[in-house]
Amino acid sequence: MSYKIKSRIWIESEDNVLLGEGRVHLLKAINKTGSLSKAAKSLNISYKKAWQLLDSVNKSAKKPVTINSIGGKGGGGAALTEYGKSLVKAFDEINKNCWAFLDKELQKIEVL
Amino acid sequence: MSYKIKSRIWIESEDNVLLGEGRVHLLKAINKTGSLSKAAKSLNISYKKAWQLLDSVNKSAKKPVTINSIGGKGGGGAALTEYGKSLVKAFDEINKNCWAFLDKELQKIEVL
DNA sequence: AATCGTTATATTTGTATGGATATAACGAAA
DNA sequence: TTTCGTTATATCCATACAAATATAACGATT
Repeated sequence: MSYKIKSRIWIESEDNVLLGEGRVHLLKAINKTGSLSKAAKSLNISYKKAWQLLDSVNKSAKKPVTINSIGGKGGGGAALTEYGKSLVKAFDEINKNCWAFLDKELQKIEVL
Repeated sequence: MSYKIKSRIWIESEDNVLLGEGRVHLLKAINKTGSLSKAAKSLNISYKKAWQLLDSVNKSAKKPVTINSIGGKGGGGAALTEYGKSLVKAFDEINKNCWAFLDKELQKIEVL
């Protein structure tokens, strides 16, 4: 067991990235904090980067992933839609299954 | 208008990368050209980068992956060992299998 | 010994990605 | 109508990574 196999997976729609690990982390943080700026802080990334990620997610998704509101009580906020929640869940499942699959495949290297 | 799932996989040994897609491309080019400098040119990467990649491969592998010779006829060269060839083959297999696996898993997203 | 194209390595230069900063727009509530 | 914290957006800046450049070491062949 000396080698480790690692992976990054992501989902694209016509050259835009819909989901990747960073975007999924962000969506989870939005779900937890209720705002994009708080999510960015909790992940130690800049608001700009967080906004760009979220923007690309919503632009490439078939249905809205978050509902963002400006102004009003608390200044506004961001929340996952049901679709967004199910995307996150599906991505996590795929990722976990991929890790398990690759761990098995790694034997082909260990055996050499 | 459907989604595409993409991946990058790599193999590490205690924090050094043994193999990844770039390193495998390089090893294949070395096998084809017989030299590291020619391989770098054929891949449009700098010699420095190619050398660094190959160095890290040989440093983290259990057995030599290439034999590099300096001076002599033609100035020297680089060639894959049998172990190197089998590593490349195994990595390609794992990668191909991973793609097929992920294509199936993508259904979990498409269906949402 | 002179030549050659390579491996090996250090140093300088360029660039592109993200970070920091600033500011406008917004709307519910007091 | 003022306040508040947020979303949204532009501009500037720094730093890390890659590219370009330069050069030494090497050894079979001639």
